[in-house]
Amino acid sequence: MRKANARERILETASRLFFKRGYSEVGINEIIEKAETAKASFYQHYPSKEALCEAWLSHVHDKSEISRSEILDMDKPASEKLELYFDQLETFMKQSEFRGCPYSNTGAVSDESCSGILEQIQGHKESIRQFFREICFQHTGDREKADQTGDRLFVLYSGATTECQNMKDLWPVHSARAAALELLNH
Amino acid sequence: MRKANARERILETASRLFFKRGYSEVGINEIIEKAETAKASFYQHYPSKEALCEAWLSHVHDKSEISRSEILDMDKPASEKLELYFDQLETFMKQSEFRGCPYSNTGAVSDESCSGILEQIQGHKESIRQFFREICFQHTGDREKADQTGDRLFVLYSGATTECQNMKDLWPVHSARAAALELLNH
Amino acid sequence: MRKANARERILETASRLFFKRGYSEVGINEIIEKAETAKASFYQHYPSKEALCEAWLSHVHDKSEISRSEILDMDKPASEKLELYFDQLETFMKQSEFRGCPYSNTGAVSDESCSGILEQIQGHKESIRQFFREICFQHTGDREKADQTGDRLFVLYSGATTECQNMKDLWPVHSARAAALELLNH
Amino acid sequence: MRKANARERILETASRLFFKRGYSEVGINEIIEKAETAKASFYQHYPSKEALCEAWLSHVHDKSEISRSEILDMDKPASEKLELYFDQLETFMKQSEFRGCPYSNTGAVSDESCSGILEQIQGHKESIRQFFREICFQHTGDREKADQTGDRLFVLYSGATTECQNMKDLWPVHSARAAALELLNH
DNA sequence: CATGAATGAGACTTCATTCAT
DNA sequence: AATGAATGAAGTCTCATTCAT
Repeated sequence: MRKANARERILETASRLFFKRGYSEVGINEIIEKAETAKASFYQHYPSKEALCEAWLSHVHDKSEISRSEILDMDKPASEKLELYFDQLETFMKQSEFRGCPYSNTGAVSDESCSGILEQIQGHKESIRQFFREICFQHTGDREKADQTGDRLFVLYSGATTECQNMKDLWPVHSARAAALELLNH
Repeated sequence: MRKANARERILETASRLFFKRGYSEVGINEIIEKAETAKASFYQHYPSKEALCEAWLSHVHDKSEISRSEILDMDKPASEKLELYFDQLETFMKQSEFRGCPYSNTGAVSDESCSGILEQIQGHKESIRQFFREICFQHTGDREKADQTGDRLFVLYSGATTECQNMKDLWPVHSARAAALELLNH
Repeated sequence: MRKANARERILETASRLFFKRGYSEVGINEIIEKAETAKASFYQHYPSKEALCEAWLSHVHDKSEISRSEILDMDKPASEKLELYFDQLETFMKQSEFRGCPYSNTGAVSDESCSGILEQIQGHKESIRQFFREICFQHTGDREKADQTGDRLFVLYSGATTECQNMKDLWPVHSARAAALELLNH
Repeated sequence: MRKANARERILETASRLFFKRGYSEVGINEIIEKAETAKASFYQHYPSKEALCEAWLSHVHDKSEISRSEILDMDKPASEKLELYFDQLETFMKQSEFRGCPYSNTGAVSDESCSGILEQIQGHKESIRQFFREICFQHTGDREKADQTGDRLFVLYSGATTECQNMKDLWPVHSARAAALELLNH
């Protein structure tokens, strides 16, 4: 039942709750209660709620990074990789607990004082941007053109994520997917 | 004491603060203090903080709606209207207090229980979606194609807004602008 | 629809609400809203919530006093009058909105500073006490004995009212009725 | 700062204040101030004001239960036990801070939503009812008759408590005592 | 007579964090 | 490493009343 160590239990619990309800809407009390830990044990492992947030974002990033690497390494045309990515994105959005991009959402409630969080957000976003650039490069072999197009695909990806959540509908990701393919091929 | 119209002072103050720091990060206490009103006066005019949020979003929407109408009514090519819209968006983002789309940001901290807020968000987004569709229709005269392309432009617009905030940079809006023009012309 | 004058609308509304939910649990705002009056109109007619409470208690008292007078004037044995009174009490308690004696309940949330309210309570209670004494006098013709027994019946009556509310059951009034008859006949 | 055990200080303070002025008339702020604790410390121990109320009523009940047990276990005639109980009741009422039955008073400001409080009230009242039944059973040995008479004594007890508070006088408890003895002996 | 905006004081509750053990 | 009590600050909201019109 109770996982061995508290540190992981806390991170897992927080991940679940932050993802489902948003960083600002989940309090420390609920986290430690659901993680079956004591208050002070929490602060033993994480110096602050903000630090826990960073750990969460970092953890999510690492997992998503792997998935993008796998796509890049696949032996198929770039356009199909792009389709695959958007399909995976759609699957991600179909989760009952999806409520938009965890990074953008967290950024929406963080100010400049949360520099660690902001770094996580930018790092994650930049990583996805580079993923799109790489896909485009695999498609054309033209680095400059790939960077340009990759950035556009990244913006489409972001808009799709945001608006599927806002509109409670999947049409934005379908539009983004189609537009992305069009932009990829000029 | 300040002269009458606490209602307006409250809305103005809240608009400023919500825009600058986000709905969830601004408390009633700060609003009434800066608006120089009593707490009970606040609740005389707005039954809850949530209601104030709705009033704010509605107010912002009305102003932005006018601006989009003006663009649509201009006597110039659709492509130029599109450029103008993205230019205005960029100007909007250059405000020192810009911190992303107020609607998406507010949605990021609202759950299903905030139905009034969610309606404002969806209404606003839908209105912008229709704006893009209309621009495209003015460009081609083909309703079906216009709706398809309009949706794509809308997604670009949203992604640009989100990522300019996340990346603290303007390149996403530039990318979106270029991509939008390309999609408009096939 | 709206009754002619505000004064009466306020009293009627307050009576209904105070009876149903208790003096302390009903606020001025709700009263004036349901009475369709303005705040200041309320204070035109009643200098304070406390004054309205007094008016309510006085009003209730006057109506109940009539009912007791009618019983005393009836042409039937005192024991039957006593039964009738307890039957009426039971009927009163069966109202869906019954929640105990309005006077005792109001006394439970009033301190010495509410002298007007306390006077209403004591006046009402004393009046009922005298009613029981009179019933007993009609039964025996012995004033001294009647006063003694009357007081006991009054206590039974009060206990029945309190405990039917507490226990959400009618057995206390049935017990009181039986005990009262027994005490009446020695 | 005061030494530990805020929990007890809070309960003691609240007991004193609730008893003296009534549940609804005493706020959390006053309780924590007089208990020399922080507000959050209060909520660490009691999840709500209502929960504190339940703790108070439960505490009072436990103490009073002991006293009734002691009376039942005494080696003296039931009639003397009854007299003793009413004498103790009178002593209780003579306290300068007496303001009626804490349970009935609390019930007077609680609606159905306060189920925990209502349970405390009914449990306490039922316990006293059983006490009177037991006294009567010790007197007669007839269980059925004892239950009937016990209920009547309970109603007298309740009426005495309520009306001594309302009338600011001790005659109701004297009447109740005399009536109780009479009912006990037929 | 009637109005509705304005008010100070206070209601109950939760926040992230620290401390003594 | 782990605990649970304690905390100051802040959260949203409601009270009965008054004032300017």
